[in-house]
Amino acid sequence: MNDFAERLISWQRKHGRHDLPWQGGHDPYRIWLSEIMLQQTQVDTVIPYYTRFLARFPDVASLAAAPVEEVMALWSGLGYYARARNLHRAAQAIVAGHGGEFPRSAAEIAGLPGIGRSTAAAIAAFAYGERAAILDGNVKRVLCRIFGVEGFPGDKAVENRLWALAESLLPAREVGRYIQAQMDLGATLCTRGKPACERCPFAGDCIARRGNRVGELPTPRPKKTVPRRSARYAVVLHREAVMLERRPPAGIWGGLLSLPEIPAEVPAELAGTSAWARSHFGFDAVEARALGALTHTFTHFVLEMQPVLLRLRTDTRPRARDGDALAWVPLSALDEAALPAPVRRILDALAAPDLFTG
DNA sequence: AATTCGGGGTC
DNA sequence: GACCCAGAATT
Repeated sequence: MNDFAERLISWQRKHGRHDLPWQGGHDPYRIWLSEIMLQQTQVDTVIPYYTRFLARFPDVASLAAAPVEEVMALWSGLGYYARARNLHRAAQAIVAGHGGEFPRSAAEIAGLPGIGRSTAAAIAAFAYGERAAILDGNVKRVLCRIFGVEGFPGDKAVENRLWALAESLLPAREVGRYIQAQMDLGATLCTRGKPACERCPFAGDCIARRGNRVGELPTPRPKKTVPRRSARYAVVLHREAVMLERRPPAGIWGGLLSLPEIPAEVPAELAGTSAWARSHFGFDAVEARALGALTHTFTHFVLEMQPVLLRLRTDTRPRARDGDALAWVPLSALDEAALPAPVRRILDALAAPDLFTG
């Protein structure tokens, strides 16, 4: 097919998406922010986060000048928190190293933290019209079906083939509209399940469709059993404030506030008692009981979270320990706190205790 | 080359 | 419940 790009572009003019919040301009900052938020995250999920973030940080300078805690708080609930940390680092690198000017080529853009080959190409194409190929989930699916590429696209060899194919299909001009067209086709017609082939401009060419194998391409990820883990978390309350712990920068929920985890060595019959509260936190508890457990599914494991409520005597003087890692946060300030989604769910339920059966 | 990073949409 | 989404960094 030698007119793939041309036909895709004309399809996009008529049937593509033109009114997403990050479309219509060439500000590399806004495009960058959207591309980062959209990594492994669907458009409808991103939109409210994007709007809020852009209102607070309208440009690179404001983002670079902000404390990372505030950036994390605005990212709370969106997941993949290394994205927020890298975004902040990159903003500071742009201000310090590039004189506040966003880098001008995909190669330079790819040198910033959190930006890989595909995201760099998307930014350069949208902002500067650079002729660079992208390879996201949409493009992989579209190419695998139309050109009949076999094998799991996450495999290195398959991915290399797809990159080569994507490069070979690039048009000489209107690259921005072309990559938008690829994503639009994948997101609106050539979807994972129930693709609308009858409306697809390539239905007659598509190898998957001609072979009646649309449901088999792209080749699905090999199955893998996900491990289960279980952990108890202390919900320590004192005078309308909860004790939270700042997690280390790397790893699960990096840089976010979480409930202190009760070490596995603490016996179950002790963990939720006033005696344990006194020995571990140094406070007496007037109320100590297990709350209802909840299950949280990550990409690579399932976590069963068992919250344990400890309400401290109001006349004690609780003192957060472990340096700055532990802090008392008023319940009224939780909306603006950088919490992972399941921790937010647990704390939200405190306002509606009947949700807990434990 | 394989694993590790969330959370939610969709079937 | 299974699978995937505008992927990148790490090992």
